[in-house]
Amino acid sequence: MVQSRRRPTIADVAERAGVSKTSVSFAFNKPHRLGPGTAERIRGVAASIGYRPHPVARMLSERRTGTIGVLTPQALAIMFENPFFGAFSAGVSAAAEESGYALQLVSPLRGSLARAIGRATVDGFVAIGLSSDHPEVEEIRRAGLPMVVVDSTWLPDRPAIDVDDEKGSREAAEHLTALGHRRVLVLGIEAPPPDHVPHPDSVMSRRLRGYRAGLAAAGIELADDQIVSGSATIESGRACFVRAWKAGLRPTAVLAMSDAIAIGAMRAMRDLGLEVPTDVSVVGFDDIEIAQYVDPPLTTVHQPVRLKGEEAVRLLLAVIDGQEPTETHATLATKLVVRESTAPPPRSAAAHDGRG
Amino acid sequence: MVQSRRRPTIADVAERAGVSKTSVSFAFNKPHRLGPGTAERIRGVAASIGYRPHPVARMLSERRTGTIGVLTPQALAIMFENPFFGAFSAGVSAAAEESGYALQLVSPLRGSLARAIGRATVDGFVAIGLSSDHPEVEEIRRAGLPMVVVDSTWLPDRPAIDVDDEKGSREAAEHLTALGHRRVLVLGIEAPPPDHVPHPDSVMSRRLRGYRAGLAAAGIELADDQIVSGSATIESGRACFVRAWKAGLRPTAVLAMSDAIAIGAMRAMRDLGLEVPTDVSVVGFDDIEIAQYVDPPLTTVHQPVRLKGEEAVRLLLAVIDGQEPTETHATLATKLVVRESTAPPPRSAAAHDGRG
DNA sequence: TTGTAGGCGTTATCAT
DNA sequence: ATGATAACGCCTACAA
Repeated sequence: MVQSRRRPTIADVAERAGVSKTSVSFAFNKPHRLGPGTAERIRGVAASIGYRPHPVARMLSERRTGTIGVLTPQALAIMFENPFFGAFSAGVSAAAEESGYALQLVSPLRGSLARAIGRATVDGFVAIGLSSDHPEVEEIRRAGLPMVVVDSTWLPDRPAIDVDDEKGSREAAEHLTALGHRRVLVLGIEAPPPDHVPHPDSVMSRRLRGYRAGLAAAGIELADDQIVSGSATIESGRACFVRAWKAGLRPTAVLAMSDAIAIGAMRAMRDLGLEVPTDVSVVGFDDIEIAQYVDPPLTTVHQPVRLKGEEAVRLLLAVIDGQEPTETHATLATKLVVRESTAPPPRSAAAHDGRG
Repeated sequence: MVQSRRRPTIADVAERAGVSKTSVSFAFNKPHRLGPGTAERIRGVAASIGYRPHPVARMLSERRTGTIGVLTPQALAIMFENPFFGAFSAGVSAAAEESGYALQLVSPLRGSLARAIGRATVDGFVAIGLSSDHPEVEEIRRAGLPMVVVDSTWLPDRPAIDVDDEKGSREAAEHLTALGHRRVLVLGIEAPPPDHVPHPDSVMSRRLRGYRAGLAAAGIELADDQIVSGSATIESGRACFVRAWKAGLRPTAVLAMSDAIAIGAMRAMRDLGLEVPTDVSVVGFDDIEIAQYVDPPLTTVHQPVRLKGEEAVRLLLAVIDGQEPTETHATLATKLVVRESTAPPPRSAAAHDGRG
């Protein structure tokens, strides 16, 4: 009964069962093409020696992997710190599972996203937050795999899913000015390179345009030092607000480009002895599930995060199946949700301008 | 310049470059074994015709995939609803990336976990929350791939990572009894099958034992109807508490087996006009990041979620590399973190027993 | 340093 | 209904 340590192959089964490899393959994949009972008998033999089809060999032969990849420009450990990514992944996986696809998470491998893509055994990618000024875009494009981009700047001909960032953020800013705020701080989501100019179509830029438009309607301009950026995590939000505070900024309201950042900023405020919304108002972005459970419940711009993931996969699968997709660029709706983290500014602040 | 639509292979490059396939392979994998300049020249030719090594063919030939799988007994869409899973995945991916491994998420495929495993191109699995009474355990075992189990009941010889559930939950219960609570409701995490008896070594059972031990020290017994279970999501927690309330239970304190459930329960309480902790105290489990940001900040049992993921991967990689792991079963520490969701019971409740 | 040839395990094609 | 054989695309002894 001692099994040789070599994994049994289809040939082993064929030999033991006294049939050809073809028949064994049929027994697993097209049982109807075999005589009555034959398939069962073969599967019995297969089970008895512990044979299971080798998935890699199958992929090579079938020329499809049956899995889709989620492409992230940052390390997954960072991505997962933002609950947004969990919700997005939930949507992606729901749609993938529904169509019988498996899921692979693809993040930079030893510093290179292109290398990671090269090793990924997927039929296509859903890329999240990919910027066209990413140093490896060219290589990524050359990979030639079907790809749908989400929240990304990209060539106009690539299928894309976005939300109406500009409208949402404009509503957020207008909400604040309507309450009477004039000293506003923006907490953005752009990664390091310090004097890097954001691509005009990046999520950061789009939301910034919305904020500016909303503010401008009330005659308020946003100076460069009123924008502080970091990654989209609670901890980064906390650090960014502290940094702004130490730089002397004394805003009566904060526009955060993600709920995680907003939550971190609120934490920093508490640590600094500020009350939300009495002393400072805060508006987030995303409306992740927990936004309504934090203290105080967060006013934020709702976007259909999970749906974004689902739609991206549907679009991708259409491309993979070679269908000419009818819609190649979907923009989903956003909507301001007012909760309890916003209120009129403190009276003492009414007369000031944009700085501390 | 029109490219044939067939993907270029190593043979195409060899032909164009006037060398053998071996040399092309070397140019990519072992450049040092080629003459000076040769590798570069070959890579140039490869780039010019858009050649990239085929990852599936490479896997088949190398007999390794360079990816590890995260095995989940439930659909990913459900798993991702609990922030716990995001944090765990962050740990897994951090450790995987560090070792140059890619990540695949493996959940039931068309209802079957075994089928999903069969199609997964991974070198091994980290399984989370797998129960030995899962209908497909036998098939899963037969897959013969290296596997480390986390928060699972499993054969004693499998490498495993756990936390000290019993100690943590006992502390939670003792905290409540010390505050004077005697009417306690437990919100558990066991999936549907209604009169299913939890495996005695499941996370559910372990935590229940801890709760019972802590309660017993104060002379309190837990009746079956004081335990209500659902999945580990906010929504399920809300529903569970409402169900208990409608059944007539009037606990002064709730022991929830996950923070997500606790948060949902607190929501239900608010909707029912109850204040936390004045009317009802709540203790969670996990100490996910947002536990400290909800309203009120959640008293909960801390467990090193992210570390769990990291350790599981380290153990798995050791197994994959064929090392005899020194520690085959690690139990990480838990610790009660008291915040503001717990307080003494309302005075009016002091004299009652365990029911409403 | 470079080339030849065989193997990795499966599915597809085309007979019989 | 079943079988022989050729892909699938790469890696790697081993030979030169």
